[in-house]
Amino acid sequence: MAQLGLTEHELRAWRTSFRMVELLRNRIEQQLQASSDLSNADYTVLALLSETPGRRLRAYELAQVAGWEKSRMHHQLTRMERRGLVARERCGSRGMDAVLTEEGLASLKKALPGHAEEVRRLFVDRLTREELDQFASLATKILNSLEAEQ
Amino acid sequence: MAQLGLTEHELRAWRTSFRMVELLRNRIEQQLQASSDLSNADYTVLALLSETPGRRLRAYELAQVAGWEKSRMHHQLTRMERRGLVARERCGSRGMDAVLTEEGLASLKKALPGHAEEVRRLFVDRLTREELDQFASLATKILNSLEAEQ
DNA sequence: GCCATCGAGTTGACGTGTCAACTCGATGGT
DNA sequence: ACCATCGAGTTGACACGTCAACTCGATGGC
Repeated sequence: MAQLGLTEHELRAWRTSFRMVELLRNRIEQQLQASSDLSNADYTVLALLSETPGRRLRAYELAQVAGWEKSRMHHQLTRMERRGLVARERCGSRGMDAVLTEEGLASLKKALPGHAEEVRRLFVDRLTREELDQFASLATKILNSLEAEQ
Repeated sequence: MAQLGLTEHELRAWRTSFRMVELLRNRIEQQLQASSDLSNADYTVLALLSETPGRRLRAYELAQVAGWEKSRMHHQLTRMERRGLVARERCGSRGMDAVLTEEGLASLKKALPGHAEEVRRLFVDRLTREELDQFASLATKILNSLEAEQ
């Protein structure tokens, strides 16, 4: 039976991990924003759409693969549609496809190298190959158990 | 479409880590919100203030220890002040202290056990003791190098 | 056929966070 | 003494994200 409360040690582990990721996330986003006028959320949607055949996905599928709520995806697509990065197209009687536009694809292609470089610089290259594998494997372990739980 | 600067392996490591933390963060926040009507940001401010002697801190010091921008802290304190969780008091000719109110302290005390339990349940207990130490040590390594950078 | 329910999508209100521009007293070089 | 600059704090515009409530066609039990 797990004890309630956290030890000093565990609390520090949690706070450090949390803070590290917040900081990393902010740095990555600032680089994206400054170099390409894209948010992390924009980039995620563009990248996911670019990886599907036909560069289109049903809105709810897009939300699923991104791990977002449907209304978050809806608002995001609305903002991106206003900027011409994606288009929406009816699909069947009640469906909606999100489609990557030429402009969206161009934005992604422009952003990708600098983004990848920043991820490498701030994350990948700060760890050895073994450490990166360890880190990813622990993250996967937690992610799987979180997603399994519902 | 993937890697100019990252291998498939590295990209997966990054995406998994990123997604894990986003999910974890959301779960923790939902529990806090539902049980105590506090956001993660609220909780952070309350916890930091409660740990200082006098339960007060200059606004810019609070921003520093939280790792936030000053205007984020300002907006946050404004919202919390409206709800009676903190108070602001002038301090010297140009300074401003954030002070934990009785109500803020009561909120924190009410939220703490459930929050700690959730952190334990979703994070600490999903890893062995050795894994948790590994994870925290890698997070610390990255955090230090990020904070050192500027 | 009828009705209840479901799931995808939409909407609006609101809290959260960033950025740039501003105020204003303190500080320091000349 | 003067003026430039600094740092803490403030503000407003706007993007981001959540929640709850809503629409509406599809589906299934009776």
